[in-house]
Amino acid sequence: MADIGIKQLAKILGISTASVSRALNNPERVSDAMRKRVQDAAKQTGYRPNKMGASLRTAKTKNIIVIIPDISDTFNSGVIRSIERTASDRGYSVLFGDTQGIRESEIGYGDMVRTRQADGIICFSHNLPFSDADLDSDNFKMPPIVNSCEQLQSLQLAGRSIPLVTIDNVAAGREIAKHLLDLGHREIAVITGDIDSPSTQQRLLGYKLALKEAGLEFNPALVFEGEYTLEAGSSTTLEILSEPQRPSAILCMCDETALGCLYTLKENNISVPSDISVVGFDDIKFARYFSPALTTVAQPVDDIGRQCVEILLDVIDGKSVAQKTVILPHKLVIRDSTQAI
Amino acid sequence: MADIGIKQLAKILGISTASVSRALNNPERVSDAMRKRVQDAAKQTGYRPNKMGASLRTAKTKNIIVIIPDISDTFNSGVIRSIERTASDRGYSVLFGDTQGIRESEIGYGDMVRTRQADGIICFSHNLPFSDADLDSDNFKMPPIVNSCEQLQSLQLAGRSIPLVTIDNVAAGREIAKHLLDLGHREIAVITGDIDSPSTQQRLLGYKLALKEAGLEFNPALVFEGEYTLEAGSSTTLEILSEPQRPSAILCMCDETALGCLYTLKENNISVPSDISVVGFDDIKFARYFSPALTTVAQPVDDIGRQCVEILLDVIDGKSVAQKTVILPHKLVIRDSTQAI
DNA sequence: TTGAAAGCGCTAACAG
DNA sequence: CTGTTAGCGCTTTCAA
Repeated sequence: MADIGIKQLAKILGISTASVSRALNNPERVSDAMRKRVQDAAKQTGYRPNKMGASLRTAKTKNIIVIIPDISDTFNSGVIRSIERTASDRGYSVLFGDTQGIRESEIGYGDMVRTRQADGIICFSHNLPFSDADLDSDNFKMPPIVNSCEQLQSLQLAGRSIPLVTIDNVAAGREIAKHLLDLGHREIAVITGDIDSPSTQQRLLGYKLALKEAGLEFNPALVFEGEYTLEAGSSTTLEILSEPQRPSAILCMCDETALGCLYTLKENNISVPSDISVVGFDDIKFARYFSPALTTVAQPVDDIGRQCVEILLDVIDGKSVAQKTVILPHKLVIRDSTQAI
Repeated sequence: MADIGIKQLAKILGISTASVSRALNNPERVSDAMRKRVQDAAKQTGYRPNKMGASLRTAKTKNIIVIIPDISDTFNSGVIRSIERTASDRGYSVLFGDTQGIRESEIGYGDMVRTRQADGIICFSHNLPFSDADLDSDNFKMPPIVNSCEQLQSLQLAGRSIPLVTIDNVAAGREIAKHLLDLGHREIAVITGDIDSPSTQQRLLGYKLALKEAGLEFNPALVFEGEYTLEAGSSTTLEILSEPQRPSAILCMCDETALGCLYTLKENNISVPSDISVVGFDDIKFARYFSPALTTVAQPVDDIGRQCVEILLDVIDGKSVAQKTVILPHKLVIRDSTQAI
């Protein structure tokens, strides 16, 4: 006997398909006897409602899509995990799209709401996952979407407001720079992520703010553009070491970068923290296991993921979202990669 | 103007919905003029076919689900990424389910093929994602499924054969143990993963084989059950250190474990590799950046992911899969965490 | 080559 | 409380 549908089940029980549907989805709207009879039969026959049928009818998929540049990034995968867990608790499945930063790929995934494969989008990119043509079009309607960690580029925002869940990157950047400053460091090199990304810009702004508060001049020559990867951390550090003047501290805007940096420093027999202090950003799970254990800014990965989902589901449900931007608390985590000069 | 459906588009063009559908999906079956007219109009109006409607009709979703115990595991997320990329190239989307090892959760995700949310499953667990009741039932039909890296427990296999993509864990375990043996190590402690998991059992078997080849006796007291996590690596190493006799080498069955191990060793002022040699398994991206850089067994993450998808799609398409088990080559990567005794 | 019409499996409006 | 009925948007016969 193959898979059974609602019709067959109804026929077996000698009732209408409507009753089967109700007994299963709105049990309070049928008699106790009916409910029990249907539920037992469903279990016994192994009846599984075809979600496509239901989705088509209800125009809801109970899927959300998360668009992410790199799922193998340790920080991202932490957030993803939390997203999946929360969504699953709320009866939603998570589709995910790893875009590798490719614009066409983002757009392809962004389309999945319009093709009714998903009800909403969580986006880790600073680009909206829609083509310019779409965005400019009059009949473009923004699907439910929330941004995780990355603010959208302002030009795309024009007249639109997309919910955002993030930490205060400016404050965090400022805090960790201040930590270094308080330790007496004056020449603090910075390894950024993609220089165009808002998170990088914001953290950099925080760094400048801290400098100013300490009465120091900002020196652009100390800013090195990198990427949020181990490799970039390693190669950019090499660049820094080739400069005539060596900084006493390196501020990395992501832990993977910092770990790559630590590696290269060790390769070059520069010891951390006695010769150079290094800090990261994110507090990925590896940070405390490195040697030296990394001083960094912890982001509330679980909360970020959870809030993204909750806000998205509110938008999907048509509830107006009171707070368009949710700023979650970060925390400076001081370990062994920094010391007073 | 809201989103447009096939009917509206057909009406606008003054043709039937059938022609629209054909022009878009089977362009070779309509006249050139019709094809062009429809495709232009589709682009111009921003028509996006509702996939639910299509899925319902064709009984295909173009989704695959990947069931995974922990997406934030660095090795897993690498494979996932490759799965996603391959699937996407082939026109499939990836739904994913992070089960945290919870049986009910596995089963829930396993159900998604029967509820027509996905066409097939890639599974990272050694359990089939179906309830015992289902498995025992006569009218249970195994959906398209392939296992990644983990062989199924034999009792579940009874009479079923599920494709598997993996490395040869026995050979890999044997090789890395031999590496240690060749270096003169005789007391080699092992930190395993979940002792019930086939990959652990196989790697352990490899270890025993290598011992035997070296004419050594297997000592069960040297085997410590851990988990595939940093924390377990750290805490289990503490256990090992509390034993009266200290081994000269520790073989960890996963890199995260090994990294946790390295950490605890350093905490206890035991230097690697001069006091103790340590090896891992997987060659996650962090392995070479640790200090000391980790000697390990590299798994072909990209190939594993790609093959899983390709085989799964073959099964979905009803092609008989010639090779039920695909063994991919691993590679011993010798770095700085091991040295001759 | 095209159109008309049926129907995938389900839910919801309406009656009874 | 339950049944009848009408689609959701698409693809695919079948006929023209």
